[in-house]
Amino acid sequence: MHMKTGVEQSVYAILLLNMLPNKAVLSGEAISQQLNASPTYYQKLLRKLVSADLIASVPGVKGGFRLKKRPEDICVYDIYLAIEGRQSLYSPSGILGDLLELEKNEYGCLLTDLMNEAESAWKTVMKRETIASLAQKMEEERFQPKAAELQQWLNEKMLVQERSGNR
Amino acid sequence: MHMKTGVEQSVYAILLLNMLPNKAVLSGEAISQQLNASPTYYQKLLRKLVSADLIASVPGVKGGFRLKKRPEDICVYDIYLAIEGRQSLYSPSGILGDLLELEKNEYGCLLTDLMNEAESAWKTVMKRETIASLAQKMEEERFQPKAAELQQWLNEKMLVQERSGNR
DNA sequence: GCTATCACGGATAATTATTATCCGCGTTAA
DNA sequence: TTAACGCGGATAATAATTATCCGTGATAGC
Repeated sequence: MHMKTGVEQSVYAILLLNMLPNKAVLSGEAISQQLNASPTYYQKLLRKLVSADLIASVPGVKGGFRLKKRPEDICVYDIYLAIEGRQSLYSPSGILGDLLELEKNEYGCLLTDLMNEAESAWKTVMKRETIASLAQKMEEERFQPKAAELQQWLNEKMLVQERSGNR
Repeated sequence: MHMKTGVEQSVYAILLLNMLPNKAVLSGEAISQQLNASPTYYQKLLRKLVSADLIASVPGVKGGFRLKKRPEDICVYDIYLAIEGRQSLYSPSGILGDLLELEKNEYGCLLTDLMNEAESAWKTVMKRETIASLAQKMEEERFQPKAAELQQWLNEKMLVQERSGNR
């Protein structure tokens, strides 16, 4: 039982997008390259984030991705949900039914309530942290030197929308 | 991301063992048969429960398994731990390190604290329910008729230790 | 308009985690 | 001594996850 690594990868992708100036986008390939991950699979992740309305995509030559919400309106749970989906961590397998030969529609599991509560406790914590609060953590001293480099790289790789100057 | 079904199976196995009288054991095969699951895999689960000191095993001809602790001293989390192990639901994959080119031993993930808290919230809920409280739920009215049958079956299948009468 | 670059989405392959089986061993009741 | 049990390692089958490929549609620059 392990959370998909796609959740973490998505969080960092969104953190990257959060560093973009307005009207700028970053291509999926640039993102995956910077995050050192499989480009094609990353595209899949990014599309899930698009479906979840967390980021927006722009097709075409200078296309790419950008945030669709304010960083303080995207929490870790939103990203978790976008990637992992709504399927719950536990679903009863009907053993109790076998054990007691219950009918199908009878209450079939002693654990369901407990596990649902547990899962909701887990999710509640994930709702606490947002992209904004994570970005703030990234601005701590020790990250500063490299963060400047990163910003530099972004400025080179980002694609600006509309008919305005580029690079 | 889904909890192993082995956790649920183990809970019900332990509930079965909890219905045994003192000094009686139930063979792994009887358990798996009653719970309608793969016998060989069930043996593996049972051994994990033995390692975790939740149940005891008796080798030899009239051997089998029995509880090792009182039902009120076994919580769902204990069983979860026995089956799922200590590996946490989330472990950072070092992406932030790539992103900021951090050294190996620097604090490498913005999510670790949050996810650890989330996991511990999830585990906390699982600590609330015990085998005793689950057994109590099973004694509710609607389960009664079948529970009696089950007890009957247990009386037939259980193996009694020491040189005393059997069956 | 034409072309190169991007996202899209379906099909499919590779990899990893989980579930399940097999077999030879040690133990013990009869 | 034998048959019924748990033990533990090796290994196979299955399912979930991660990764790739390829044809399509959109758009900026020419």
